Amino acid sequence: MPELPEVETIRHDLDREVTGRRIKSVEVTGTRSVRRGTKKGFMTRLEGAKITGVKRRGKYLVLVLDTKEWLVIHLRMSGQLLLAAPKDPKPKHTHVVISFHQQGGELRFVDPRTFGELFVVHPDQLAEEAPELLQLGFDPIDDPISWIKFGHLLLARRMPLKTFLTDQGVVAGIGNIYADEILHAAGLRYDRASNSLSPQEMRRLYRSMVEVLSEAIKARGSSLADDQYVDLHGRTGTYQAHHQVYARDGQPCARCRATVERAKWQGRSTFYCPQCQV
DNA sequence: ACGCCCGCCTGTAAGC
DNA sequence: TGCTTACAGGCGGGCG
Repeated sequence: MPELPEVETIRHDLDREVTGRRIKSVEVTGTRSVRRGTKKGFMTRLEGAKITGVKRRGKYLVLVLDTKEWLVIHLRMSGQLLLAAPKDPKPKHTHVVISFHQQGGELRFVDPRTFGELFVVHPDQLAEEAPELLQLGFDPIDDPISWIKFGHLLLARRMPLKTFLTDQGVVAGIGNIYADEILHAAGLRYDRASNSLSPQEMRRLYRSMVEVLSEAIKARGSSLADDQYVDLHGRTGTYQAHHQVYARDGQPCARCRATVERAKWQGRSTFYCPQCQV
């Protein structure tokens, strides 16, 4: 579900709402969401700890604890984090509940498809226990690089542009929606080879990537028809109103009026304008 | 060695 | 109406 702009929106709100709070208790009801290490270890490492900050690495959320450990959360396709009062009815598929001291309410992890995951790790143990966090590429919002350096990555990789953008080991945080939107903004086809771009096209792709992601963060992310993505308070994002191609097949391209097409590519839907993306 | 597809799950919508 | 099928924001493993 969520990509960089949605995860960043949650990170920002979490930082405001839970940083400084101390964890009173942790309840793990589901069987799949906490699957690294034991549930008991997960609970005891969290209980009594204070959250000192909330960071993001690509699509991963990192809640830093005063024990120096990290609570890492990945929402995958259908995970949600919701802040609620203990008396509020728990939504179906609530798998983990983290309660805070002082009228802090509780943080709920809700995930119908159960692909999402939470685990606690000490940052010194990442190589052994969570290598995927070390293998992430650069973060286009948190950790921007020069477009020249970006160009070197494009030349070195020799892969279709959409594969390049969604490879978390190259660029961290982009998924199916934003890859399509970025490529449309840049006027480039999803299947163009990354090493076939002119310097102007490389710069345009870099600028489009940063611009689309920044604007999407300002709009608090994209919520699709199913409203699967909501923020900590259950509110939808508004960037879907700015989508130019994603889920807009059959409609005219805002730039050239050609009809937006949907293709099945590498097992997933890709939306693009066959005329102005080259 | 590398690119592609499946499976992991549940829910929803479309098609028949 | 109701059954079946396809598909959905991600990603790792395993296959060819």
